[in-house]
Amino acid sequence: MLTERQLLILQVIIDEFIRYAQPVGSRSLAKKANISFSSATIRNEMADLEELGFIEKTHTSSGRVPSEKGYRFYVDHLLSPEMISQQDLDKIRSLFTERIYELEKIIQNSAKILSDLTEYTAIVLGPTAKENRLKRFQIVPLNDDTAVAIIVTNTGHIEHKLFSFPGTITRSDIEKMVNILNSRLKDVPLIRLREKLFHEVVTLFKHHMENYEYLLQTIADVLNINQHEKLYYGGKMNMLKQPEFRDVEKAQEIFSLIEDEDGVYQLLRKMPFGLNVKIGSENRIQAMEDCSLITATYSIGDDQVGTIAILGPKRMQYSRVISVLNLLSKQLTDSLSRLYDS
Amino acid sequence: MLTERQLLILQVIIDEFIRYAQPVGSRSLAKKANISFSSATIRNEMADLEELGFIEKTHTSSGRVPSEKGYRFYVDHLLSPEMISQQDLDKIRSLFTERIYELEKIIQNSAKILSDLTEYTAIVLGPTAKENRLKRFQIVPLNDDTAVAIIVTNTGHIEHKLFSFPGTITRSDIEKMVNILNSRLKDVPLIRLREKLFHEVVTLFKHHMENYEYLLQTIADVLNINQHEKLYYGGKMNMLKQPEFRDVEKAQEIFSLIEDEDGVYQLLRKMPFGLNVKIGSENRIQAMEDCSLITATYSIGDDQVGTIAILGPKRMQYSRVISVLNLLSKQLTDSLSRLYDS
DNA sequence: TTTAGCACTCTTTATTAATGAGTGCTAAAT
DNA sequence: ATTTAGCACTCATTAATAAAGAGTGCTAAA
Repeated sequence: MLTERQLLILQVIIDEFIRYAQPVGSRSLAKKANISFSSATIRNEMADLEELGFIEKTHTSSGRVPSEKGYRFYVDHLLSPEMISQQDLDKIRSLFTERIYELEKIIQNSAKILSDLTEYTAIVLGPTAKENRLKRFQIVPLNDDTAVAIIVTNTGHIEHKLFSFPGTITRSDIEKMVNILNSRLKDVPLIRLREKLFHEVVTLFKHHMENYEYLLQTIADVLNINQHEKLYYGGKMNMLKQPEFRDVEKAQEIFSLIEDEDGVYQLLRKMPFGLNVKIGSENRIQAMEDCSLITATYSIGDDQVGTIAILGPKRMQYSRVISVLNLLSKQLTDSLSRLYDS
Repeated sequence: MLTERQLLILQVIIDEFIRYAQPVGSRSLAKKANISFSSATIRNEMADLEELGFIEKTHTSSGRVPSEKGYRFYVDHLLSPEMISQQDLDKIRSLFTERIYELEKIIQNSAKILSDLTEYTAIVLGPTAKENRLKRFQIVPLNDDTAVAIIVTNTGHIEHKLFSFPGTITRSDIEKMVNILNSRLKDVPLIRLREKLFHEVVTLFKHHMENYEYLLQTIADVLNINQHEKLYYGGKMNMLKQPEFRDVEKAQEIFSLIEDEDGVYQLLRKMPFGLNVKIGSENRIQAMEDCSLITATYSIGDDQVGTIAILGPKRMQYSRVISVLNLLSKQLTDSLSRLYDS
């Protein structure tokens, strides 16, 4: 168990290091206003804290730097929630005050604002609905052999795909097909579309149409798209502002991680509900060992859940980032539920 | 006028510098297979070439580096078109062999392939149609007060926007409106939609509907989107591979240029038809003085024109990049015209 | 005209020395 | 029993100096 004084010293060391990215020495600590004992005392305490694994030295006679365990303790026990300035609050509110009715735009802007506010990289995962349903299926012929298929979900999400078809298929064939599809597939959850298509709808096709095989396959392709929700990034380049990434090699490493959308998607998807902080190697990814990832979830109604996240150096302003993410996730949940929950 | 020997020396200096990014000295030149005179002779010639402004020294006793004028001369007079390997050809062909019918996907993949092939940053501007026309206007109600409006163009391009409407407007109002819009606006060029809407359609609305003002405004909003065509990037991070951008400051500068989509759009749009090379300060942009931009245009049929571009260091493999851009722009023009020209 | 030879320049790299921030330990002070 | 002053010691950083090497320009011989 740590004494009050040790807690204080640990906290100040981490605060200072987060701020200045320099190892913290006993002398500079002793000068701080809220510390009233000598540098020698601090040295003794620091030796203890080091023995306990909360801080480290970069070389034998250097100041101390937080260890991963130190950051973890700091995040779990020492964090005082940071007040968010009126200015920043306004920025967040601006997301909702303009009458943007496009969910996608709001989500995208969230990433932008998040990165502006924190100076780190923001990643936002659009809302994944457990139960997204088909609202409408539509085909618009463009000319004699190509058409565009459109699906609209109950959340107003749209997917489309161009396809071509053999001349043997007429416009009335297509119309018939669209009618069948809409009558049978309306309000069916997207995940079930495929099975429904191949079990129920296919028999109707057989009855009412010739040459249905080709179209069936195309439809299956179109319905197959909406695999997973989009990722939005903000401030990708902010990483370069951090002194830990002044080295281009390091920067490239982290960028190739960020650019790997599939990987990032997997990473975010498995984050638990609510707020979560993963520090350095807790992320279990080599390239992220010098990074921390903080995530928060937002939801739209009871069904859709999305994630907002900040990726930054381990030496991150945890307090501020956590406050901002908490606030924004709540605001998103409130406002989006009001706008889109149907 | 330069002598044969001077031409040879200039060419080899630039080739070497492009390859190794190191100032080129007389001794190393003399060792090259195709050079049969001594280093002293080369030194004399280099002094002349420097006086003429084609090459420069980085300090009094350094080897020579091409000047901007040197690169310009090289591009205009010394370039031998590079053979493209079968492997690279296959990569480019792969764009069209898979049956991807989505124009957007093909364009996007072009950027990816272009950056893979060159190891620079690729920027592709989607096809801008002088004469994109409306094919279909559609509204899908999601619930009692929100709906999504969809427009489909003759090129299969889709735009959509969510909007909400007051409860006083019924579904049959909306249906009526959609019918009017489709009958009046079908095949109208996108640019004329607004004027047509406010002159012709508005009178019909007045006759057939009450409370049309609100919807009219919304429709106008929806039709207003498709401002300009999208940009696609490939290999943004390739810049970091170049030794000239090992300095993080420089890298940030160039990245903030790349990320400014509006700026890039303006830049690409004003490029002339066909192939174009802009070297360093020829771009007339401070942040690009160490970069070269090579652009080529592709077209779909007679109407739509787009641009593919490579951004790299001034020390760029001009020969290769020009060959690749020429080839891909031709392939895009051929294949896309075949697929989409209607 | 071309080239060998040489003095000279400037960068790069290694070596050494000086400075200073910081530590750990001991012994005195509280 | 704590706390603190004092001091020897460590290591990174900075500056100064030297040595090596790549390259140039010029002169004079081929």
